[in-house]
Amino acid sequence: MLKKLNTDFFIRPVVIVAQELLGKILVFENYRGIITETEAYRGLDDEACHAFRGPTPRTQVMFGPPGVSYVYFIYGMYYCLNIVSEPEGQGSGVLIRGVRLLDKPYIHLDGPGKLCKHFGITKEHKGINLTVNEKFYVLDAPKVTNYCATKRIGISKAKEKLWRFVLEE
DNA sequence: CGCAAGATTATT
DNA sequence: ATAATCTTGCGA
Repeated sequence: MLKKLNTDFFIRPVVIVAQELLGKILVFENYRGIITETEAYRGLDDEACHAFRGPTPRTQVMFGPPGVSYVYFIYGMYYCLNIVSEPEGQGSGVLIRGVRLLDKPYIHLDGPGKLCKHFGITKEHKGINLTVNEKFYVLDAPKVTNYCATKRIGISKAKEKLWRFVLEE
């Protein structure tokens, strides 16, 4: 039986966490999806990270304990889901960009906004600790190696970093 | 307090 | 390539 991912998983370097989240199962209420696409955002030295310039009311949860959800609202119409990574105080997180539904594999939610819209994830779900919550968590799964690294999408700074990871299908 | 920019998406 | 749409954070 697969176990829920715990703090030990999320406390590691954010780029590693982003890579290893591929193939894991995101569970939110009655939805389950295989994570197919992620991006790493590192607080300390990554200008594209929301937390780069220190904590603000919006980004404070990124500086909290690993394994907690960081949901933000963007472009006036979409929510995006991240999972805080690295030790507390680092301001790092992994953006979940795509999942394929477990029970409906023909539905691929390819895009962070689409994912949150389909699952019904909003700012209400920001600050939830996925390592202890009963309805919102990530299930472990065998490690995958068939993925590629590319440039991150939609950012204007630190464009060169290859911190977007996509499962090959 | 005003304002520009933004980790997107669907459409042209 | 661009509109839709509104919150956030910075500067004044």
